[in-house]
Amino acid sequence: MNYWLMKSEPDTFSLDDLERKGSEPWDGVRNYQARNFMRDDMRVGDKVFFYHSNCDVPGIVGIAKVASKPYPDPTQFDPKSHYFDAKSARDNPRWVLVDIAFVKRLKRTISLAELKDDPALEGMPLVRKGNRLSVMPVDAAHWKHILSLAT
DNA sequence: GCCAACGTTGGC
DNA sequence: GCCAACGTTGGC
Repeated sequence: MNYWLMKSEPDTFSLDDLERKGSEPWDGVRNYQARNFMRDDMRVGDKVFFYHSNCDVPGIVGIAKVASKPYPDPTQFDPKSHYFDAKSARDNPRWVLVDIAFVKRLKRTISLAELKDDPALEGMPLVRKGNRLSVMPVDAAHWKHILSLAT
């Protein structure tokens, strides 16, 4: 079992949206490192921290899980999509995604400020300066610690 | 293969 | 809205 953190802007797609829909193809990832995590390392059933970025209180708001194997992101082939990639070929897709399913909401938001201040989370990619990854792994120890903050 | 220019992310 | 950080692109 691997643990992950995935960022979403709540104005675009929030935890509420995920709860309403049940599950969602995590489309639009256009960063190779993030793609590689989804393509190479994610397994169905892996747990995911759902993180709200670019909002009043950025932080972890809920838990989701990986609900599919990786498959090509259909938006890369759609010329009308914001995520269209003219350089990606159908027989050799550049971008893949997984489906993400709602699990639960945390009792409270664990804000980025709190995560940054917590010595137990030192070294976590999320709190490193300049980090921009939208999909990243979470250590099992960090996962447990963050869960304990939320109860 | 270097690196300047450019675009994007995302906190503040 | 600003801007630091950083990935990508493209000229050479």
